[in-house]
Amino acid sequence: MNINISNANGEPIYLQIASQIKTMILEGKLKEGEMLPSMRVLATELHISFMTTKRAYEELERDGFIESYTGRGSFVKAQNLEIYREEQLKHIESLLMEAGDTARKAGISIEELHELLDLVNGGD
Amino acid sequence: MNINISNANGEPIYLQIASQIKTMILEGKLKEGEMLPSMRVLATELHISFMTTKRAYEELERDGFIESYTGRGSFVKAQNLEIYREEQLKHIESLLMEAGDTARKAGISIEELHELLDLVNGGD
DNA sequence: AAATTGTATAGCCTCAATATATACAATTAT
DNA sequence: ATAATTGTATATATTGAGGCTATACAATTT
Repeated sequence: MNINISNANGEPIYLQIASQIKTMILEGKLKEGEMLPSMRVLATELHISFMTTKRAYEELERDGFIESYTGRGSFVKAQNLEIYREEQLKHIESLLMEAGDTARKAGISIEELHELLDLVNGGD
Repeated sequence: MNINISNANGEPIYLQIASQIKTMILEGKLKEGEMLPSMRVLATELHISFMTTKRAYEELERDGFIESYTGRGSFVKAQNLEIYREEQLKHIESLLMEAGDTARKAGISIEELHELLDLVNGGD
């Protein structure tokens, strides 16, 4: 499986694995029902402890991307994009809420927030 | 000096002190040039190490609210509200940028972001 | 000169995060 | 059946950051 681990940056191994697999799933390179390499096989490939791959898979399972079954293996779940979207929306809401709180304390208006939002994200 | 320390919540003591003094300054209860209690005096009042009050004062100094001079004491700086506002703006910008990035990845439009911004901050 | 004030360096303690080892349970393959 | 393979559960370092403290030092005031 095509996974690159860089010990250079401080990002934990299990997160590097999880996010790369997550990307593959979201991009359709790993399809629904497809079996992932077993935790031990992947661990051997990457020369790490298989408990670390387990940690990565747990992360993916928690986020609804895969499902694991004792003795059988781990498989890509049917992707519920709606749920994914909802989760991202929640994250965005908390960011916007903090932005609003900060603005209120500093006497910055909601209108300015809207302008900033465009300014910061429009420049692409 | 009127400062309440609660060991109950997990907020560190030095931050509790810093934020309470920050509020007093922003509300005008502590005025420009006014001397703060010395680190040691405040520490004795609060029954903590004076290195913790120093930590709090350092925080305040870093944020431009006070200035300290060896042998003399610590004093409230002239409040440059413009600078304070700019700093808050930067913080807000980074929040909005992350919100934008997340939205892009999840296929959420900028328009929706604007709606969310109002929804989250309008409902008060 | 003594008292008071802030500064600097170093240490300790705790806690969470990361990665691991090892024993256990379920399924599959032979 | 039974061996091999797969995931699970529990316990154990290890590390690093955060928070608080102690103590020695420097500058100013009294």
